[in-house]
Amino acid sequence: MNIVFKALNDPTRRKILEMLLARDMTAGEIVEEFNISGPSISHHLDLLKQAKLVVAEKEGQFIYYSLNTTVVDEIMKWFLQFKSKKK
Amino acid sequence: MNIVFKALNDPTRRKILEMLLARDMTAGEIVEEFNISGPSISHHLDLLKQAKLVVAEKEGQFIYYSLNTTVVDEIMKWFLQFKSKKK
DNA sequence: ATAGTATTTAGATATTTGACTAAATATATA
DNA sequence: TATATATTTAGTCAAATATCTAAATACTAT
Repeated sequence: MNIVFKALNDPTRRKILEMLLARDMTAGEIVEEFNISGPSISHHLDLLKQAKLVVAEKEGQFIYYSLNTTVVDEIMKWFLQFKSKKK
Repeated sequence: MNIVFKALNDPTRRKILEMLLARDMTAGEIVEEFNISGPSISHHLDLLKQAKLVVAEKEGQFIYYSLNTTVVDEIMKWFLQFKSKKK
């Protein structure tokens, strides 16, 4: 849980998740969308991977990143307890 | 948006939110639940307040903290875009 | 094998964060 | 008014974070 919130606590990483919503992308393609060095993006991707928010799959010399929405479902459950509060 | 994720990225602050789900509490009551100094909790409460996740109301010499669930609703919307992804 | 492309790992650095103690502010009560 | 209680503000410090450049790893193609 902790690591998921941590992964979400960065605009770059949230942007990456939104990009992956449209389509799977390679690390290089993701790098092109930002004015941030490759290694930094690689680090962000690693955090997202640790949080299991994305999945990496090697395809030849490329690594494709894609969303894993099941973790989002879990986070949603946490939020739902607040949603249901009526007053 | 940024500040909300930041506020949520800490176990102490998330615990505070869960506590406030049960009932409104004074800063002092909240402090008692943790092995953390008053000033540190005060700082956490300030962040939650900045994120508008909680509301503070002065009542005599006490300050009561309560949840503001409308911000949770907004965050939920952000998550929902991922939820709806079908594959 | 050599060179080129894709990506990560390592190491360095500046900024942010969470904790503390001490001091300040605000209210209640004797 | 003087004192006690509740809470925040200020200042400090260690740990965590985000960024960078340089080097390492892995695959592709000549």
